[in-house]
Amino acid sequence: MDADSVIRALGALAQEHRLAAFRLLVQAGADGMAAGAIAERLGVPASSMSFHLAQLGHAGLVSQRRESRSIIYAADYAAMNGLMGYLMENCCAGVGCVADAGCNQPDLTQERTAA
Amino acid sequence: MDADSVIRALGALAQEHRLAAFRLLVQAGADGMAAGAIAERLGVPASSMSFHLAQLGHAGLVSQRRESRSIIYAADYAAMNGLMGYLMENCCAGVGCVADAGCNQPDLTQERTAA
DNA sequence: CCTATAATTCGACAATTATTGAAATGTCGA
DNA sequence: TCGACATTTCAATAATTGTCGAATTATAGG
Repeated sequence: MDADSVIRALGALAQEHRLAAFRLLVQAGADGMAAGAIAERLGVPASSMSFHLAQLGHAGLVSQRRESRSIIYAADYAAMNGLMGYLMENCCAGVGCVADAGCNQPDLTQERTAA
Repeated sequence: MDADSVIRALGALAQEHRLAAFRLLVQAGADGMAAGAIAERLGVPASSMSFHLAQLGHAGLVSQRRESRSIIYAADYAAMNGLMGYLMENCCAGVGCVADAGCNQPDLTQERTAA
């Protein structure tokens, strides 16, 4: 992921309604959520929400598909993954940073049960 | 880390010069870098850089200390850590997400060398 | 074809953010 | 105290972003 895409993604998430919408979509999983449902849930006018969803889309963080009359948005985990990867690599000094937060299913830490 | 701080942090990083400056500071480590040095390295006018560094500071991503005539900026790893933690928790569906990116010393991928 | 529903696009405006030279502030050495 | 240096603050302006009602596009059912 190049710096430019990263900036677009960060900018997309750096807004109250968009961050909230993205969190909602992450929770919703692959099924996603209809634009209207998101707008209603967040208490934001449909046209405003549409604007924000377009931003998230432009940043590649969400995908959209039509389903009958509704347009369903879904979080793009790969993109989020890419963003996290970039931040890990470039903004955490290689110093594990959230090494904890990310890797806490260490069923393999037996490597050196030492002592 | 609350959503509001997260938005400030994301917004702070969502800008070409600021992302570049932050990366530079992460590399620089605890020693940090003088404002002027950052500006020169990035080819940005001092007053502009000062503005951006203030933004990073306001977002809590960098700390500053005076050292003689210079003002030294340094990345605040704890803050970055907090940001990453939030994103992991709220924007990655608990789905490992960057489990890979973060923990790539997988000498254990022999799991299915298959075929 | 007509109506209702679901979203987006348009347009006009408000608000925030970015850019810089010039002036002000703080620090040092002579 | 004076002058040079390192940065920030100011101020004016440009550019981008956010808001939301009204008009428009797309789909479904009768």
